Amino acid sequence: MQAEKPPTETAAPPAATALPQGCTNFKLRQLMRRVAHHYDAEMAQCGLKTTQYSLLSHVLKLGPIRPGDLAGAMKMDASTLTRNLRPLVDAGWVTLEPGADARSRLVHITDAGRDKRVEAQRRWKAAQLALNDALGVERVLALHTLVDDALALLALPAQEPGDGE
Amino acid sequence: MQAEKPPTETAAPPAATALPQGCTNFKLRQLMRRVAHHYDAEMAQCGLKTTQYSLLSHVLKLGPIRPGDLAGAMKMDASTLTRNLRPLVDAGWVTLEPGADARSRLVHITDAGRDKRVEAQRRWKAAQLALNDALGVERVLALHTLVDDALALLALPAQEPGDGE
DNA sequence: ATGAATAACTTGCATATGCAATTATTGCAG
DNA sequence: CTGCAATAATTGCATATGCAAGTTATTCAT
Repeated sequence: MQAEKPPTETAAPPAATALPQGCTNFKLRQLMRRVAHHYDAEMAQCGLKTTQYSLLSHVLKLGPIRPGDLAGAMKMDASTLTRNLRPLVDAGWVTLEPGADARSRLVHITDAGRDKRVEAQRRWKAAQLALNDALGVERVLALHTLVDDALALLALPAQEPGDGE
Repeated sequence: MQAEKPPTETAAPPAATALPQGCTNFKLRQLMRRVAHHYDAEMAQCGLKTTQYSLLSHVLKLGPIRPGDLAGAMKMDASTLTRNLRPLVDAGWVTLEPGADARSRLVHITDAGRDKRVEAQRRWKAAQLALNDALGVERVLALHTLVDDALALLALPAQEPGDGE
């Protein structure tokens, strides 16, 4: 990418740790697009985007849960979550029930949502296995480890540590 | 996180490769959001999103270039590129000039765009160094390598191999 | 008890993303 | 020369994303 300058200056520290080249953000974005495309191609066959599958799965796993808590668990903005729920609500896979407070709510998964999730999980599994195959399992494992570590190190200050993904 | 199982069962495979847990797409998405936030916090001080900085940088580097080729180089959809250019054009950092063909165009960077890019590059550099620091240089290097390898392995079938990023 | 701070969502605004369909222009075959 | 396929960019549609501001509802201090 950037032109390699012949090392006229700085006579090469022997085992110098090379500095990262290029922009981590840009690289990640590129990979994100590719990977999303990979999963979405599979998930599309059951009418779900991969993001929606993740959301539906989290609603299933975390049971009736307040939107804010769900957003926290998924490490996304509450407003994003509100909006991402919309298509799922419209499709009848989740509902927004009144919560303990009059200001809060509880996200519930419906029976149709459970069914859909079972179907979608098959697709997801296929996509994941295909990815493992395309990249190699060790690479995927290494990537997961790196991502998890990075997420831990980049934890926002106000983040609760207690929630196990 | 994963519990160390004493090897009561499966005594045989010495270095049994554990299967990846969780969804690669979801993990990447989470990290993307965090990393984007990290860069954007720095970049915001010069009125650019990190995505816009990447785009501006590519326009600078790839000179006057057709939108479609630029999209290809950045591995994004042409329609996305068209729209992402809009804010940069509005800000006067790039222009869309008529191309060889009456149907194609050429994206040019302006002097103001060059100036902005210089300023933004300082911010980017600071953000990148801060990230290197937060994650550790080796981790960032490992991540870059993994991402690059993954991108190569996930290359879309219709992709030209000849373009060295 | 009442007004201020707080909490929990939601909405407005702007951008990012991609697929499908459109528009405009070429190029080619007949 | 006409018509149709191919090319290049854009627009329509839907979703994803987050910040700031707005809306209720609750809590808390005086």
